[in-house]
Amino acid sequence: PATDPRELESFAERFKQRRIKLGVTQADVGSALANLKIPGVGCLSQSTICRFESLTLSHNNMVALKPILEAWLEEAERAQREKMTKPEIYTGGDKKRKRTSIAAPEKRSLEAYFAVQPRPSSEKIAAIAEKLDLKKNVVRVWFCNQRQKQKRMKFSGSLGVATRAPRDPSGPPQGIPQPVPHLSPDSRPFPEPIPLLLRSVAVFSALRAAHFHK
DNA sequence: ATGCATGAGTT
DNA sequence: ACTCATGCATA
Repeated sequence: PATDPRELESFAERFKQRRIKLGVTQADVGSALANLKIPGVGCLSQSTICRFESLTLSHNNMVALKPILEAWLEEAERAQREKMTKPEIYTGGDKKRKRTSIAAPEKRSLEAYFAVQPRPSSEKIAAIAEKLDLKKNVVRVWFCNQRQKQKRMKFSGSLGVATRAPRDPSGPPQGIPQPVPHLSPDSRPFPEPIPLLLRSVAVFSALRAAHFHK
């Protein structure tokens, strides 16, 4: 398939421009996909269309979606020439769902932990959750989402091959032995002292700096 | 446009 | 318990 990042990028941009010319919203595209009757393809959400256009999806995801959106675009432009539009709405339930919100201070701490250990063991997740006073599951999901975020085309580590950090051994507490270089206390941009679970301010700072360098 | 979450398929 | 694709809810 066409897996060239640059081609995907240019397509995404063309796609957006042409979509707008057609006067169609991201949500419209999503639901209209169902009318395309492509085997194995139903509709998609506004979120996904938006993410495709902004390249905030994984490379593989982009590659998979491209031909589908490409097909929709051609169909839509033909349909427009013959002025034959067919709106498509589908009914949904009314069960509301609530979205928990993680406050800024807690989020900063999570980011700090993530910089040191992107894949904390279940035990550490529990410890972090307790320290930040968050539900364990919320913390677990936050780490999962953070990892996915790193894999998105646009903001992930510029270098192609994904090197996954080793999983944090969930066994007995094996500290991370590290030489601790000097470090002036206020060289860190944090408003509050980060409650380190892993005991190495040095490692933490170094990794964090690298993380924010991208 | 993006944060937190779910579900299917893996490891 | 994780990854991956995806979406509801919300900023």
